[in-house]
Amino acid sequence: MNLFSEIEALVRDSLKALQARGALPEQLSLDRVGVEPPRDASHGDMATNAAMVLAKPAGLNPRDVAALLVEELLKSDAIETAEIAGPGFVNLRLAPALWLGLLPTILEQGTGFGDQTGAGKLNIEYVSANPTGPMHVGHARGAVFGDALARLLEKTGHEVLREYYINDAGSQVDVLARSALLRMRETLGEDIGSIPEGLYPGDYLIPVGQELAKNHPDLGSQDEATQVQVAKSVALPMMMERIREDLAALGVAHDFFLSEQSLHADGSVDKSLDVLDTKGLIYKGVLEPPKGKTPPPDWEPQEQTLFRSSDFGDDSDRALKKSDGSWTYFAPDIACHFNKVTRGYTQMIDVWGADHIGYIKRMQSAVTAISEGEASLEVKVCNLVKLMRGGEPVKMSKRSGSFITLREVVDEVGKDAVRFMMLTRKNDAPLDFDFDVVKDKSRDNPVFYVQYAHARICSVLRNARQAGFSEADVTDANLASQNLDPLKDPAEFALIRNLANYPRMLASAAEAREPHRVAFYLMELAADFHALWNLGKERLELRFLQDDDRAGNLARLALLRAAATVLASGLDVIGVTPEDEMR
RNA sequence: GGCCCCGUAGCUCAACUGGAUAGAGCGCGAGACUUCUAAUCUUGAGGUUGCAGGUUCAAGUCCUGCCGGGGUCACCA
Repeated sequence: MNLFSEIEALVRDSLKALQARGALPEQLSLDRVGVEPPRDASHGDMATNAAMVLAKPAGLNPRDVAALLVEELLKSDAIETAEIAGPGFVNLRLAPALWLGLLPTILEQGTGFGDQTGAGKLNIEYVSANPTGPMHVGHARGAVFGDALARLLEKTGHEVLREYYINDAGSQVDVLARSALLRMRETLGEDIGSIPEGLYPGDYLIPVGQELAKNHPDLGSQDEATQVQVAKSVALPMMMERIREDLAALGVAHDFFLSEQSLHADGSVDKSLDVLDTKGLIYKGVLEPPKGKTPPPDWEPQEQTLFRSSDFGDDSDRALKKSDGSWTYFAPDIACHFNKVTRGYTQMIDVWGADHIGYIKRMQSAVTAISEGEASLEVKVCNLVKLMRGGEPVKMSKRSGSFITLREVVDEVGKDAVRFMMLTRKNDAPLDFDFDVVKDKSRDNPVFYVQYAHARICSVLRNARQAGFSEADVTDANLASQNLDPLKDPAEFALIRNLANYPRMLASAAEAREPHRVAFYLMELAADFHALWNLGKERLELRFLQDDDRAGNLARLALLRAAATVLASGLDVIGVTPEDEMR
């Protein structure tokens, strides 16, 4: 239970009381009544829009409704003042005891503060990078976003499965196999020259070639299909192993890996398309050329096997088979999502790169069709990451294979910095990742600024022990039982108010599927804390540790521990380690 | 041309899914500063939220149409 929902309940009770005694009409929906922090703290602690929302249906003017509500609310001990303001807001000032009461709650619940329950099962698929090479920084954003979203959804009560779909069946895997075979011949002493166009040039395939040479010495004499088959079976697990290691270095781990190959092998692709076929959603037909001024030069009308995705809001029907009769990528993707549905997931989230935006509608159409509307797919898109160093973009050339890998970035700046920075921008907006900023030790670096706030509080606690407080004095349990009345200053209450916002922030961030809000919240909370610290420079009575003021010190330590707890909790939601000390 | 995203202070971005006088940081102006853990602090200026309509008690937020930027557009992965 958080403070805002408590006060909201109080407002509703007051409104019901007014209805009961006939001051307001019986039939009045309270659905849109809300309580929120005012934008300007001088307006009070909380504000409700009740009067404005209810005025029209009640046939009254907003300020009259507000006057009734104010009178009723003031009957409660929780409300110190209630004032009508602006077009009909009711501004509330809470009894200080209510705010102070939040601190023991946080100290007792620890980093579990803000946890919610009962939000249901949910499947989130993210990364799903092709197993044809190491992950690059672009993948890092999807990985961090997906993982942070998964943590956020767990925090807010979902039972989450983190899924990775392995594209191990397409033609790019053949390219992988051929590239590995070339490396095998190289290992065996053949001069292969430069890597031909169309094959993967990266050095990371050399170990695969060595592995092939070592364990399949006769492979070169086999027919080509066999060679490719064997090379795949060796290369794919090695690539996936590498991907898992890279993800682990970022603190990302999936619960479930679904192989595309397995969907072909066990007939899942055929089966899921049969389901659509029996609903009459598959037909053979010819697509219109894409509308516009420049149709592709090689466009030819062609009969294809199509899915009626335009029945479900897509702009066009979509091909399931290529002109050569093999499956398009869409077909096994349908099977992949059908597989999730049959495993009992009706809430699905996919995290994709921005270049796949045009694919969203058809996939959602397919999910709706194949689940008869029972399941829903949300697709969250991650935009590009631009690496910056010394004010210049870091040059990356895919062709030469000299792209910056995820691992290089993590090794240089650490997983915490990568994770935090990836969440300093909305997921669908482009992001600059600036090495200079991330490595800076100043408030310009948000990672540093937030972690430093936590470390600084830990430091005050260490000082407290030096200053004569015992280990037992400074446990959260003991601090929670202290008299908190010495906390009086507006700056202290500003910090408390922001702590009270944490559960609401989590709920709205989860609902909007926007984990970056957690990062922004943490920056604000850190700013509030640092501001309080800085006030202590000028105003000695605000210093956390003061001589001959044991009661006051304990109360302030309780506040600091509560702040550290929420910082640690929020950092945990985005997968960043709360440091105890900055070195 | 269709669809999607974006347009907010000089710059980089917020704005808790419709709330009050649109907020931070950087930069700029002015001042303070051997500090409980330090990697600064205080304060000032700076805005017709791209434009024009509409819905609403209330619009940066929702709807429509323009303008400008980006992405994407049979079979590709």
